[in-house]
Order: sequence, then C-alpha cells, then structure tokens
Amino acid sequence: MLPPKCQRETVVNKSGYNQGSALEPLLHKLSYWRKFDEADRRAILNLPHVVKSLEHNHYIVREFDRAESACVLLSGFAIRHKIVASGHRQIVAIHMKGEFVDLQNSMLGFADHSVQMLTPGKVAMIPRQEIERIAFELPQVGRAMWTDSLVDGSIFREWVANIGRRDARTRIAHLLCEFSLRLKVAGLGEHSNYEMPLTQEQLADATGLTSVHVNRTLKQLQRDGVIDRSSPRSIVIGDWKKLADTGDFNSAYLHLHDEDPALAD
Amino acid sequence: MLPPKCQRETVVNKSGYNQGSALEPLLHKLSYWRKFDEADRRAILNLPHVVKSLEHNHYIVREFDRAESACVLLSGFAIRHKIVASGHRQIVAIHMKGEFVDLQNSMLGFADHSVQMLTPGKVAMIPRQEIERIAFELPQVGRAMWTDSLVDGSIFREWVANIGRRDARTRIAHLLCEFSLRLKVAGLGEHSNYEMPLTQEQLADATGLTSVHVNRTLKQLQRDGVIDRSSPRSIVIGDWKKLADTGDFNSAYLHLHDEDPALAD
DNA sequence: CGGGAGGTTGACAATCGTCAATCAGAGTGG
DNA sequence: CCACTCTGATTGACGATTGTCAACCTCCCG
Repeated sequence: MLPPKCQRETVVNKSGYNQGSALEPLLHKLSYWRKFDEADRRAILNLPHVVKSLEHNHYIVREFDRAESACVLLSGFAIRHKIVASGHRQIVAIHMKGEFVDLQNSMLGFADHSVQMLTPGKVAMIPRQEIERIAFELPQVGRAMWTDSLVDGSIFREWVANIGRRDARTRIAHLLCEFSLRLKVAGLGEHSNYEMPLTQEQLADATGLTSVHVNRTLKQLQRDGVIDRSSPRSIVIGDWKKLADTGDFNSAYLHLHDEDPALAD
Repeated sequence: MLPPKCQRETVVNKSGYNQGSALEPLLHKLSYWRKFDEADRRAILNLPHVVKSLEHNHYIVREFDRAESACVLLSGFAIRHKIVASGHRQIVAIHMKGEFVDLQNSMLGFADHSVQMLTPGKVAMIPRQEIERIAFELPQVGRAMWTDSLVDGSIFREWVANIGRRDARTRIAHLLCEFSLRLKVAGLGEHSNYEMPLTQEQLADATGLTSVHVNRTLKQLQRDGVIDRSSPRSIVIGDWKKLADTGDFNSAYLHLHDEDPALAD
C-alpha cells in the first residue's frame, strides 16, 4: 500500500541564467498571481534546487517528515492525503504542474500529511531558507507566494463544503468542474475534454465516498447526459453550464482571472 | 435567516502608544508564531484600525463582498460559512479572540464566503494596505502572518479528512478535542472543561451532519463516559486520552508549541 | 498466456437524514 | 409573579443515501 520513498536525483541546477531553468513551471504559476519585473523572474528561475524524477505512486513527503525544503511539481500529478484511524484515506488536495505541493512545510517545520505522486513526474526541491529569503527580499514574489497559500486555503474551504454538504452526484460534478478549469489554466488540456488523472478509488478518497459509489454516480451522470466518457478516464463536457449547475459550481473560490472559461461557452 | 449587516462603529484608535491598544489580542496571537522585537510589537499595536461592536448573529463579511480591510476578532466567537445550492450551510471555520477571520481577503480582493458572529463581540478592521505594508517592512511580522495563514490551511485540511472519512462519533469527538486545545491556547478556558460556543445545529453545520444526529451522538458520548455535560453546552472532559482516542485526534495539525495539553494528562 | 490493476454490477446492510412532536430554559410584558 | 414566546435540545418512527461484500469483466503488460 505504501511504496518506498525511492527517488532518483537527476539534475542540480544553479545556472546563472533564466533560460532553460527547470523552474519555468513555478515562474508561470506564480506569474499568474502577480506582475513580476525582470529581477523577480530571474530570482525565481535562479532559486537553487534539486530536480528529482519520481515514479508513479512514490512519496514526495511523508506525514511527520521534518521539512528542509519546499517542493514544486514540474510535471505529472500529485496528491496530498491523510490517513484516519479506521485506515481510510482522505485526499485533501490534487496538484498539477507548477504548484507548490508543500509550501506550508517551509514555514511550519514538519509535514502534517503525506504527498504522493499520482503519475510519474519531476519535482524540484528548494531549500526552505531560500523560499523565505526571496519572499521578503522581493515583495512581489512574496505576495505571489502568499496569495498562492491563500488560494490553496480557499480550495480547502470549498472542499469542506463540498464533502460536508453536497450529495454524491453534486460533489463529483463539482470536482469535475474544478479539474476542468485548473487543467485549462495550467495549460494541460481543454476545459471541455480532459483525461482524469485519478482512478475511481482515488476520486472516492477525494470526495469522501467509496469507489463503488463513485462508479455508480459517474455512470448516472453519463446516462443523464451531464458528461460523456469515451473511456473510463476521459471526461467530455458537452454542456458546461449543465455540468456546473449539476455540481453547484461557482469558480469564484479558485480566484482565477476573467478569461474564466466558465463564462465563455 | 440573514440578519442585516448592522454594526456600530465604536472606537477609532490611532494612538501613538502601545499601551491599551485594542489590538492586544492580535499581538498575542501573532506572538505565538514568531519572536518579535519591540519595533514589531509597536508596529502591530499601532496599526490603524476601526473597532466595531457586533451583536449575536450579525455578519462581519458577506460572500462576494469586496475587501477593503482585514478583520481581527477582539472578543467573542465567529464562524466562516458557505451556503450550497440545496440551501444547506457548511461552517468551514470557527474563530476566537485574536484571530484574523478574513486575512485572505487582504490579498485576494473579495470574500469567497461569509463571516458571522456567533456571540456578541468586537472586531478590529485594519486597512488591507496596512497589512501588506507591515508584512513586508517587518519580516518577522510577515512570517507570523504567513504562518497564521498556513496553519489556517492545515486546519482546513484536517476538517476535510474529518468530514470526509470519519463517522459521526469520531468526527464530533475530534472537534471537541480541537476546541479544547484552541480555547486553552487562546486563554479562554481549561482544556478539561469548557463551554461550547456552538449550538447543536451549528455543530452539525460544522461537521457535515444534522442537528438531530449531533444530539444523538453527544448523548451517546456522554453515556459511554467519553465526555460529561452538566448543561447542554458544557463539555467536561474527564479522561482526555479517552476523548482523543475516540476522536482519532492528533494535535500536530494545529502546530502548537510543546506545552500541548494533549501530552499532559 | 497469465497476472494484476482498475472498472462495473448486484444484493444487502447501516449510518445518517427527515419529519414531527415534546421539553427545557431564558427573556419579555402585563 | 406568571402567562407567553422563542430558541435550542431531545426523542421516536421511518426512509434513503451511501457503504460493504463479492463477483465478474476489461484492458494492459511482461
């Protein structure tokens, strides 16, 4: 159930130049929150870091690990989860390219949950002092990182409401909407058509349901024409408004800019 | 259901001195996260602010409000909640003395949920530019505020797991534990004996249950000797370990210092 | 071709929700 | 001091969404 925390260190990047930095996805993500000048951009791309290639299912961070560095996802998908006493797992967040998967560890000192790769991918480990340093030396970068933490929090709150007060059908439709927009913004797909990176069991762990019920609910959404699925993992959204209505979805909590595809279509 | 957002502005404090500042509770809370020097302390206490007295149930912030200021709770209790399409409410956070109830608004620009007083109390409104200014001029203050945001996020994650993967009995016991510790740290009570500030209906909205089921579960916890209740709202914890075990509670996610009462007893 | 992970389905069980009635306590006005 | 009222707590009967168990299927890969 818990594969070893095996990782291969591949690249150490300390080049004095921006071009070709492995941290490009991080810059892209942070640029989304604040307008940077050349110094900001260069400082981000030149952050000292270690790139690791991780295989499917391998752990980036384990609960109670002491945190010496913050971790940015460069490619692939990762999840953050907690295990409760009954042995059940709750996925608390899903991360994609360019996102910090454990920025909080830089400030809080230890991990209060685990982070695991969902697919093969690469991550960059940045020493925690460097994160703090850049945040306070370059206020725009600091603001962007703080904003990122706060949007993270906003998503958690929506998940609390989603899991606490919506039924299975609404809950899953809501998650499908969130994914659609986040993948679009991350440049990983069209919002009307994407490949779900989670298995149905993982979807269940993310929504507080069981895989059996997730399966039934997806089938039902398909029967009702809310989504279409050419294969088990593919999600085709014929009518965005119908899905958004079904999922009681309002994108405000993602704090996206206004090219919000929820409004187009 | 939604009482008017009526508020009485009571005090405008811009005194040049620390002593007697209404922001003492904020300083106390932020001091918990970082060591401040005299300049830090003075800057916090001298933040320009407006104090408002709010009555029971009145709103501090409504969803979609534009945020011009951040709001610190000076006394009383407040909740943050979201309403879903079915009309049901989910409480996503409960706040006590000294806590920012909407720090995220300072950075994100608008409120993605509502904040409501649970009891009568006072809040201080601090202009958002002042928050940003102090955060970057005084890095220790900035670190403390960032840490505060991140601990907020950590609590949300635990709530996701609590609501998503624990049964009613465990879920409620967990919340009772969280309260016990947070009230203690805020200096608002003994961890073995406190007055629950939520009604059973509000407890239900916080745990994703119904008030009827909360009532039954509390009764059951009492019958089993996990808690004692001299009145409906009073919580008496005879055996902390028993309650913590019942609630699958590990205080790590609160990121408290080590005088953690969970370890005593 | 065998094995394994993930998806699908049905039968049945149970936790939790709904509805509705009653009760207890606090505050109010006569 | 006592009806009156309102909010919140309590309890029972019943219903339903969701979980559990278990089988089988499908696809991918070595």
